[in-house]
Amino acid sequence: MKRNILPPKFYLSKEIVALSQTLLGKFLVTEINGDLTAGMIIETEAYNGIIDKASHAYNNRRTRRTETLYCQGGVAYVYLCYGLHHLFNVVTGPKDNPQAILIRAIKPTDGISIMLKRRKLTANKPSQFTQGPGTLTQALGITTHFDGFALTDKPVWIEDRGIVIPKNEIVASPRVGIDYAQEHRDLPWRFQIFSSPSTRC
DNA sequence: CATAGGATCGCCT
DNA sequence: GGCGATCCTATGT
Repeated sequence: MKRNILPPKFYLSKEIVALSQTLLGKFLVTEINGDLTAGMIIETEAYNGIIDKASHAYNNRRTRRTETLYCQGGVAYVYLCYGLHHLFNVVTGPKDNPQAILIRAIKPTDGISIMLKRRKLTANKPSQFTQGPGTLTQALGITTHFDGFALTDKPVWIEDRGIVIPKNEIVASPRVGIDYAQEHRDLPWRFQIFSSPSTRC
């Protein structure tokens, strides 16, 4: 089966809110030492660059950590959160435009036994072990070493498997854990697939 | 150099 | 729902 890896131009749009919704239903894949693991993206958050108080690049802040955000879209931005969680973002837009999309949850599809092992779990709690930005990176083997990697080839890429999420199946809500972002705190820039296990009643 | 706090998680009560 | 883990980053002196 031929893989339909998203091309570099997919990531060049400045319409970060629309792009965050388009990523829902795409597949985040890693291949590390021959181990292929993947899951369908079911939750994202938009971080709108220099004008967004929740963004690491707010007010055009450029540091060694945030420099990756200023790359041309189509690379990974991975950073360590709370000293123990590796959070994976998709950098978007043209060079020097530091917008990014945080991947918050996936539905595991490929290499489930490998992902369970990485998560140090034995029983398969279906679809419940890659929810949350810190756990999905652990399952996929993504660490800060992936920071700056292109999303078009091994060891990490995003592919289209022909799934289209209708607009009316996308639910928007405020972003998580950014209470410090003042007037940008309540922007509805967190997107989930309504029918996914994480949002199902 | 010192310090506070963070785009979280899992275990405890 | 509360809290400890755990360490890098950004900021200030």
